[in-house]
Amino acid sequence: MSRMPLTEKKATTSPISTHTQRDERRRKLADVRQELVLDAARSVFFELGMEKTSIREIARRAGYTPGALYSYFPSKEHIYGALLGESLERLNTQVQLALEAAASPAERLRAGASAFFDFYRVNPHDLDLGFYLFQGMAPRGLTPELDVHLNTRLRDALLPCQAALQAMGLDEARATAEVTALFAHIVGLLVMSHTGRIRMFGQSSQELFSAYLAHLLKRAQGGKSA
Amino acid sequence: MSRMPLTEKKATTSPISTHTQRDERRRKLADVRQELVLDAARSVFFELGMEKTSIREIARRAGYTPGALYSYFPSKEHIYGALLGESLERLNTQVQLALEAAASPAERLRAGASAFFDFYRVNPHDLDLGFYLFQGMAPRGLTPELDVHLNTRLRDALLPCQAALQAMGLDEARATAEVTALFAHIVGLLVMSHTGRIRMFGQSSQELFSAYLAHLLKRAQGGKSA
Amino acid sequence: MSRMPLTEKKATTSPISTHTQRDERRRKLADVRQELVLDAARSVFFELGMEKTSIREIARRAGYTPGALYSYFPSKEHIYGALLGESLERLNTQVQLALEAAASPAERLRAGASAFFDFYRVNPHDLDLGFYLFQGMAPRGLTPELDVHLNTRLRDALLPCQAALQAMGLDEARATAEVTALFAHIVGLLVMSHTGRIRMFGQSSQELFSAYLAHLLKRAQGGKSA
Amino acid sequence: MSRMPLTEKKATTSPISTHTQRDERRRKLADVRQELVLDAARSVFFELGMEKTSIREIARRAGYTPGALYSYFPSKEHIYGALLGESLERLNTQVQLALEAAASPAERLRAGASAFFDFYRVNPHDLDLGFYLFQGMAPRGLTPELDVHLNTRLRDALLPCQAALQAMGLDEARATAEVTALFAHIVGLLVMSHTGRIRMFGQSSQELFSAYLAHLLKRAQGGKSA
DNA sequence: CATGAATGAGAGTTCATTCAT
DNA sequence: GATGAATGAACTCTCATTCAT
Repeated sequence: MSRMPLTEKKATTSPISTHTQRDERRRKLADVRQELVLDAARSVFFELGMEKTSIREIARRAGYTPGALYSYFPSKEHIYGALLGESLERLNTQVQLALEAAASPAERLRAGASAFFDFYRVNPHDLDLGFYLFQGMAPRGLTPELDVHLNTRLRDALLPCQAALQAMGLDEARATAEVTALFAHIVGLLVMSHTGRIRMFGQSSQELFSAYLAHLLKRAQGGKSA
Repeated sequence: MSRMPLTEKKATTSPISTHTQRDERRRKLADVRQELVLDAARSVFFELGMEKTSIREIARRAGYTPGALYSYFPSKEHIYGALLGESLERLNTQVQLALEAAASPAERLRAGASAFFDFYRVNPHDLDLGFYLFQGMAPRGLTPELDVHLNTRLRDALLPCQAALQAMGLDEARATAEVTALFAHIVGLLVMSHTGRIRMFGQSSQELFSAYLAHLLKRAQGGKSA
Repeated sequence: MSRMPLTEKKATTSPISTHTQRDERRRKLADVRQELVLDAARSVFFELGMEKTSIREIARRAGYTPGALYSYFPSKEHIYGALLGESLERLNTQVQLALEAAASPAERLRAGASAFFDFYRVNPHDLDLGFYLFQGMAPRGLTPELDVHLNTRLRDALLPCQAALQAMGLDEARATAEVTALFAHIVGLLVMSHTGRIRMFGQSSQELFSAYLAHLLKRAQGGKSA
Repeated sequence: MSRMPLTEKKATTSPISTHTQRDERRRKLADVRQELVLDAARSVFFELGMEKTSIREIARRAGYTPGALYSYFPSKEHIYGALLGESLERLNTQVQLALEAAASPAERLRAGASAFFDFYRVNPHDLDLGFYLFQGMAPRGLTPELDVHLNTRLRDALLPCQAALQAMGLDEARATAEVTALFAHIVGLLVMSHTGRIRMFGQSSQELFSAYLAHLLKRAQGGKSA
């Protein structure tokens, strides 16, 4: 969501340079203010939930009037989009962090998958956010490019698992199938956990996740995916 | 939702019978009209999604004024509740039907699970409906009794699978864990399929489901659940 | 509100008489049922207050459907009218009762006024009822005859006081003025008491009433009203 | 309701001053528009009465859409509160004005009480407004602070009478009792007058008020309150 | 007499969004 | 860039009343 890192401003004082510097300053200010709006949006969203999140309330918390938000985002949907983008960045960071300490492919699989699962288990609101784009499970209206970007970042968070599976000897097709199934399983467990359905069965999502992961590892180590 | 089927009494012409017949006719008419409202609600819901479903639109499609709906349902929430109730009945019917042709426990497991999966795969709107109770994934306000009833009917649809697993030798705890994991997996696959995420991975939810089922059967036949 | 006492039914068996008897029975039944509706209305009104009193709720408590009430009363207003009529009958009864034990005119004045004051002090809902006809203090739509009847019954309740004042030597004009002022004072005290305004002054409506009555008696005994 | 009067600053042309001027202009415009809404509300209220006063109608007369009113007042109740607030200010102004020409305590008592009485006699709609807080004579839901404020302003209008009574020699308790009784009498007379009940007795509220005031003055000069 | 069904008008309130300033 | 004002459409729900049966 944040702008591309800018090349460091040189210490020139020519008119043009000055002009550039001012533009830069402006852009940075704009960024900061946009971030402020996003912070407010996140806080509203996480506290009150999707349904009760309103432009008015976001503006209030950001210290703006509702109209002002439209300088930063063209619609409510785009604010959600930006929020989701941020969320996916955090997810990827988390996953990358977990991978650092993992050496073997098996460890990387476990670490990556666990980080993914835990991210949403610990931050259920980020799951809500993820589900927002498809209201009632149906796709929503964002710009196609943004949609592609978001989907890509989601995939990115799962790529390390796929790589690990392939490193363990699965061919690409099998690895893709397993990683997709893993994702589905995680989503299912999270949804059920979040909606209290898992309690209904007297189960713990964490234990079920562990069990699934153990099966997966066994399959991968055995070299067979199906 | 529908009233108990009454044994037909036609051959009598005594005043009492006439009275009963009229009552019965009325009740039937009432049922028909309630069903009409429900049909309208379902069509709105399935076409426009939850968010855009309004009492006004339901009434319009049912050929009523908004106020009239309140003779049939005390609130919008209750309409959803009734819709979901219906949906769960259809689900259970489907599952029971599939079981009839299944002899061995393994066949019953496969048949029950497949019927469950297919029901929602073929009718994705019923999945939306199922998610209704937890808007933004958080529980919603129905009467507790109705909520319990709906949850029970959901469990009912999964009970045959649990029974089959136990018949195959798993103890109750293991069977419960496996059935819960199965449910989660199905939900995950369906959600991903419904939201197009599964296409993103170039996978087919049906194949992934088959694979999961195969693993599960192997585990169950091997007698180990975790 | 109740129908005029009917002349006792004679023990005749002629067709005509039979006819009359049946009519009478019907009328009585109708009366009973109307009373039932009125009871329900009173209970709703006294429990929920004017604003929350609805035809639906009255019907519910009377064991009827809303439409049925229109067999007994042509409108909601008329139900209130009937209720107010009843209330005024009770007021008059109370006043008459108090007068029985009073011998001298002074005693009669004190007894009548106190009974009037206490009736409304003890039953503040009857005061609400009295105020209903003039919503926001402006006249309401009942039939003129009913309005006249109700006003007359209200005056009736004050007539004993007027008579007592005249018996104490005041001429009619003075007596009327004093009784009107007495009525106004009572109404003022009751309204203030009922709305909590009298608490605001740290006063008790009963003591203030006693004081006013004492002044009035002194004036009347002194023979001068202004 | 209106903002504190600001001392005009015009002669300056510095940026800060300009800024202040613009703010001031805006605030004044806002005040004017709020007053416009209040005017509309008053006109609806006075013409149609409380029950038939709706946000829609107020908006219509003010030349706004219903939603716009919510920029000025957070709820219908608050509009009534503001209306009542205004009314009480007018009452106090009237009373203060009347006192200016009064020298002796007795004159002050007469002037204050008469001003109070006349204000509501001449503007019966303000009486309706005063009764609003207790619909069906029962207290209503405003913010407690506003409620306290309004009650205080009502008392303020009666304080001069109380002070006069004490200046005439009554101790505080007696003065309070007399002023409360006076208030009650006025309210009673006004209600009766407004509802046409006083006509029923062939009396004039003004004469009755004069008579009451005369009695009160005599009592106060005689130094006895009960 | 009573019902059950339905009407139609209306209530207060909320909301994303627009736009002149 | 930001404001304050306003829009206009939408929302769920309530009500007194009517009327065929």
